[in-house]
Amino acid sequence: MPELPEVETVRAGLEPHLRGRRVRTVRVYEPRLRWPVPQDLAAVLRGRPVIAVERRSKYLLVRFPDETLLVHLGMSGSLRLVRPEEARRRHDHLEFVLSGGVLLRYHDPRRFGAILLAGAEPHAHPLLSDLGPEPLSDAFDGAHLYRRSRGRRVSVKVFLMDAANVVGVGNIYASESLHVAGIRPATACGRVSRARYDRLAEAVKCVLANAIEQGGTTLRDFVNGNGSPGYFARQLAVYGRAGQPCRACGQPIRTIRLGQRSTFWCPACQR
DNA sequence: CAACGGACCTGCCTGC
DNA sequence: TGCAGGCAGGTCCGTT
Repeated sequence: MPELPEVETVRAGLEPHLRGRRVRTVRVYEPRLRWPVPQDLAAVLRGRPVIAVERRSKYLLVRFPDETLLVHLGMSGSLRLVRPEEARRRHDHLEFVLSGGVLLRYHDPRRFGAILLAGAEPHAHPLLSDLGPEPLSDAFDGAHLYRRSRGRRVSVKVFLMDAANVVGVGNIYASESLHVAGIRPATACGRVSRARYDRLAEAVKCVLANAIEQGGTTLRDFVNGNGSPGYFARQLAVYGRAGQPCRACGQPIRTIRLGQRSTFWCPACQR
């Protein structure tokens, strides 16, 4: 479900409600997520105040003194604030009870998500330590992509979705960014010019920033920390639009599979 | 190394 | 109506 804009939307929505609150209780109803939920989760977090809610890649980092809760939403996860009287739904796997009557529920039908503890230095955690740059940071630019892609043969779309190269660009925004940059997704990444990588890096930044402004993309079930959908779906240029006319040139949008993922592109705008 | 496919899960939609 | 098959916003891991 969530790519970087969706996770960032959740982060921004939750932070003001969580910061300064103390953990009263953590209830684990289903520990079988991507990795087992730590058995000592409740004991470790109880009594600690939330210092900040940060994001790295598609991970949420809930910071406590000398401890960090790592949350990944996988494909179908959501984390939202609910009223204490609201009944639990199917697939509500965890709940965090905080001071001031704040109740946070983790919901994840497919259970591809993760809830882990990462200590005082979470960026040293194996899941975070080898990640590429944040796409909206200065460390991410055309020169970076160009350098990383030399001598490689994977498609530029699969390359762009590899978190070792740049984080946060998932299946929707990879297709969208390549459309904005005018690059065919199946092109071997090692054969894309420096000038085109400059355009691609700019396109990624632009698409992600716009999506964040719109509160993310809701295709079926994405909701932010308050249970509201995002509105970027109506601005999608190619994703999910196979056979429909390109908004720029009118040509029918095509679809192919790259790296086992559906890919959408315009044969006229993307060369 | 790089590239690829399978694996982990449930829900929903389509077509027979 | 039932059932099989395919697809879905992610990403780790084992094999080639």
